[in-house]
Amino acid sequence: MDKGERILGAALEVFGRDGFAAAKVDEIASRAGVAKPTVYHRFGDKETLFTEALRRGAGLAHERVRAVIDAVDVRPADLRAELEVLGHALVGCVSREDGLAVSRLQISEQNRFPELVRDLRIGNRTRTIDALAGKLAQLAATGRLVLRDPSRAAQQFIALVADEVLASSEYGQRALSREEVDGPVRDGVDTFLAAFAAPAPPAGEGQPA
Amino acid sequence: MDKGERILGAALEVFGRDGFAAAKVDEIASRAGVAKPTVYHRFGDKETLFTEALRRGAGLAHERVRAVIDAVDVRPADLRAELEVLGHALVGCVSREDGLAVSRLQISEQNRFPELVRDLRIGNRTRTIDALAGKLAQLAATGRLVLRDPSRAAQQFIALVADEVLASSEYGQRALSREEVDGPVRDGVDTFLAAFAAPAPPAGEGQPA
DNA sequence: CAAGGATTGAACTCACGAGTTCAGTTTACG
DNA sequence: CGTAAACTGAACTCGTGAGTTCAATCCTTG
Repeated sequence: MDKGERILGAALEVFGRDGFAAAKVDEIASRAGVAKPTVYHRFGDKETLFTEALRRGAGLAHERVRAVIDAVDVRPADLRAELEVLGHALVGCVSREDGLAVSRLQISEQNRFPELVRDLRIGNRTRTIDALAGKLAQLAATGRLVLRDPSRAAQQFIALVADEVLASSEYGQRALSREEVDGPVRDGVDTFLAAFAAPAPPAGEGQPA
Repeated sequence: MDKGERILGAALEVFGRDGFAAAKVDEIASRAGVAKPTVYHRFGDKETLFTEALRRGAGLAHERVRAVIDAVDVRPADLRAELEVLGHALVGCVSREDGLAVSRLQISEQNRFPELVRDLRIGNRTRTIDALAGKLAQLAATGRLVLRDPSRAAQQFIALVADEVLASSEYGQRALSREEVDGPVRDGVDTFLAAFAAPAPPAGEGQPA
């Protein structure tokens, strides 16, 4: 209902698809179901509109990621399953259309909006990694993982789990089937655990290989 | 000396900095030290110029990466050192200004040039990973690594080594000092080896931790 | 050296899109 | 209710940049 939100949402879609320069304010207005002067009335000019749309998009994306990380159980019955769920959820956040738009724009418009992009990067990526590092550190504290540097491990977890999925989806061009996501995520978790899982303590079942 | 090459080089710089839509053919021409009609004489229009510039840039980048991978010694005296050298060299390829331009453009212009970007991705990324997978498989064959899926391992090696460097350089905005590259690369190799190194066979020195 | 193509600079056309204007209409709110 | 703000549609200005034109010049190659 709120027109401002609708405009920002439409702006993120159009900017995300076409980039700042090629995006047309007319299209944003009509997608938002609003007249062009309204857009200018609320946001002043195209650059401000871009800035606000990207800020909002990045904020929403960060909240989703944050919720996913906060939901990690640090005393899971099954560590591998817990990490796979986490991996899937993170990949889900990143491969949503709006999440991709935010990432794409941060990369493609960093020359036009260097301060904005730097803000978002330190405000979101850094905090995401810190949050995940905290969870991993807790898992290490209870002896499930062996970590020298939780931040580095957090960053590597994300790289392992998200990178191939992004690449094979052609950065969001192609929708992926269930298995095309499952395989890489499982393998990313495998590698992560092979590197960081604590050696099986008493007897029971350890890691596969 | 060849004007065509100079034009393509200038085009990659300018397109890489500004994106397709915002890049000005006039600037490309003047950077190449050439008159605007010459550009149109050789390449017809802006889209063709873009296509050829990106193809050429991706080709050169791929050749450099390829050379780095081909140079890997599959019977190294020191596996860790060999992989660190490889990691550094790969990061070097990826953080050159023109390499970054190629990556940025593949991401930002995939909606405008979907076929081109798909071509490059399967032509280069896939072949790069295959080449690296071959080397890793050889290392596995001689008992230095234990790999279930060499392709997956190759992709993960690249993700581990390159991801954080790219992120912390703000995708090429900021130049990195020697240590800012060394640390992440070493840690990436650490994790890779922790996951895939064969358990130390006889006695001698194994992996640190 | 002569012919043909490539190159140049400068001026040009033209489409397109940011941002504005305005007169009229809707909505919010005391 | 009544008034002020927000909103609308349509038409407008205006800068900018893709692509062209052309007459003059520069190679290149036989």
